[in-house]
Amino acid sequence: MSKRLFVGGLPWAVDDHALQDHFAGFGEVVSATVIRDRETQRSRGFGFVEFASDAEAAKAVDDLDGTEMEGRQITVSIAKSPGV
DNA sequence: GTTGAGCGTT
Repeated sequence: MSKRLFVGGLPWAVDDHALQDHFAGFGEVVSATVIRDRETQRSRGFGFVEFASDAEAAKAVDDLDGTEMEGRQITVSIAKSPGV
């Protein structure tokens, strides 16, 4: 099952909470993580969101991919490394 | 105090 989404193009200001909150309206977000630098801990501008079901994940991809978040266009797609 | 394609961390 592919429930994890790759989210790119995020503004620098976005954090885990903002990411989860943005996807929460499409289904149950199991986890939302913004990848940040190991040393400076600044946002790398992309992250991962895991939904409770693949249907919700697919819905979020269909509705949010190519749209804007906080004024910046974001990329939403099924992530690699499937959760199976 | 910056940057802008891609696929992390336990």
